[in-house]
Amino acid sequence: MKEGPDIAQIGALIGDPARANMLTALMGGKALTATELAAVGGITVQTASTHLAKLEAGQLLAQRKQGRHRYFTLADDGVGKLLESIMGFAAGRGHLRHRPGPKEPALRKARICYDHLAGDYGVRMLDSLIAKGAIDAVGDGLAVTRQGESALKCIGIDVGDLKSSRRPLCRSCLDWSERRAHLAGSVGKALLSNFLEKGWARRTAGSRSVIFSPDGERQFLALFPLHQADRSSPAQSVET
Amino acid sequence: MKEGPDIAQIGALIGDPARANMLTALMGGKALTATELAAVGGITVQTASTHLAKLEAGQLLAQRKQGRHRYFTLADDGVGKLLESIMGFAAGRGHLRHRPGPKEPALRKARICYDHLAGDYGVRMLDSLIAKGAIDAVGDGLAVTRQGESALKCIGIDVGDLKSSRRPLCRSCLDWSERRAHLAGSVGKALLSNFLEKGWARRTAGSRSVIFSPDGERQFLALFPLHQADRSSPAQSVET
DNA sequence: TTCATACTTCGATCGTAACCGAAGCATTGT
DNA sequence: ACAATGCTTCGGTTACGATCGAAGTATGAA
Repeated sequence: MKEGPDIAQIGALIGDPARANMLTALMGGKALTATELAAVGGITVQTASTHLAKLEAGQLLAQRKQGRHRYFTLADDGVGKLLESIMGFAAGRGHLRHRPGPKEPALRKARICYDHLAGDYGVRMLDSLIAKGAIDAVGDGLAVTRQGESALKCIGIDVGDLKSSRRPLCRSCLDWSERRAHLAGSVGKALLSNFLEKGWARRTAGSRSVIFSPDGERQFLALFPLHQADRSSPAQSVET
Repeated sequence: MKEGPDIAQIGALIGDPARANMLTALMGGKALTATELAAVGGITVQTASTHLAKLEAGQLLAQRKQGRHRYFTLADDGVGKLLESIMGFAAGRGHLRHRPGPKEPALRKARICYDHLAGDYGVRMLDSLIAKGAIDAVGDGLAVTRQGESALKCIGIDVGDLKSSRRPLCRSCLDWSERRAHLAGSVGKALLSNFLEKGWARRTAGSRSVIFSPDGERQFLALFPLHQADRSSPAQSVET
C-alpha cells in the first residue's frame, strides 16, 4: 500500500532543529568540522556526532577525513537545491525563526558568515568587485580575473598562495538578510582577515557582528564603491 | 543568532510518516476527507485530526467545510512543488519506502491514483494519447488537442462538459512505480470512469489495484497501442 | 612514549509527541 | 426530536529519539 519515495525520512532528518541548523550552516558551501557544527547546532559534540552520522546515512552529508579533523559538507548539489527550495518555501510563508529584532541592524550591516563577510557590506563588496571586473560571475560560480588578482595583490592578498588549498577561491554565498549573494571561499576569507588585520574592523565577543572603525569604514567604502549609481546607496542607508 | 527560514519546522511536519502519507495522498490534487486521510495514514481519525490541525497550522494544508465533511487539500501550488522536489530527491537516492514486493505486480500493472489510472497501463495510455496526437505535451503541462476532443467523444467522453469544472483537464502525474508520467486531471478521471462503466475493468475492494477483464484488456490495448515500436511491449512483460 | 586534540560509541535519562479510547460538538437525515 | 455520521477535544499511555556524561579510538605533537 505504501508507495513512492520516503519523504518522511528526509523530512525527519531535516526536521530536527539541531540538524537543520547544521545543514543551513553547510549551505555556505564550506566544509565544517564536527565541533564547529556542534556549535552552530547548539549541542555537544557527542550529540552532534550522532546527528552527523544520521545525516550521512541519509546521504545528505559527505565526510572527508583530513588529519584528525573530519570535514562535513553537503553530499552534493542536489542537497543544496533541496534545502534551498525548502528555505524558499519557509521564507515565503513567514516561517522565520528570527524576525527582525531590535539588535539586528548591526548584524544586517556586517557580520561573520563563518569566516567571511556577510550582510549589507558583504553584498556591497561582491557587487563592487564584479562591477570593477575583479571577479567574474560565470554561471553559478565566481572566478577571480587576472585584473582582480593584481588588485588583490595591491591590498596585500596573494591569490597564488590561496590556490594551493583545495578550497575554492570564490564561492557565492546566499545572504538571508539581504537575499543576495556575498563572497565566500578562500578569497572571501582572506579579504575579511585582511580588514581585521589592518584594524579596519573587529569582531565582537559573543556575537557574529563585525564592527568597523570610523576610519576603516571610510576606507572600505572607498575601496568598494557602488559602481551602479542607479539608486541612492543602500549601504549608506543602513549605515546611519 | 539563529537566522534564516525555519526549515526544521516544515521538515518536522513532513517528517512524521503518517503525515507524509497524507501529504503524498493529497498530491493527487483531489480533496480528501479526514477519514480518508486517516486510512491512508494508517491511523485512527482522532490521531489524523491532530495531524491535520498541525499541517494546517503550518500552512501546508487548507480545509474546506462542506456539509458534515471537511475536505483537505494542499494549501497551494507551492506545497505541491515542495513535496515534488523532496520526492524527486528521495527517489533519486533510492530512499524508497516500498521495495518491489511479491504482491506488487498487479499494482505495477494498473492501479488507482486517487481517481485516475496509474501504473504501467496508465503510462501506456498517456504515451499512446500523445503519440496519436490526442494530447499535446506543452512544456510541463498537458493539453487536449482538437483531434483529441473528437477522439474522446467517440469513446463517450465530452470534454466540453469537463471544462465547466475548475479542475484542470489534464495534469501530468508522476508514476513512482514506472518513474514516468501518467494522465491525471478531469480527463484522466473521466477515462478511468469510462473503463469502469464499460466493464473493462473493476476496482478491488481493499486495494488500489485495478483488474482488467480479459475482454476489457484486449480493447484497452487495442485502443492505446504502443506507437513507438522501438522495444518489445513493456506492458505485456508485466502482464504475464 | 606520553600527552593533547578530534571525534565516536556506550549507557542512561528525560521530554516530547504520536497514539488511541472515550466523550463532546456539529451537521444531516428521518 | 432522535439517530447517525463526521470530526474534534480530552486524558492518559507509550515509545522513540534527542541529549549528555563517561569511556573508547584515532591522529598528531612534544
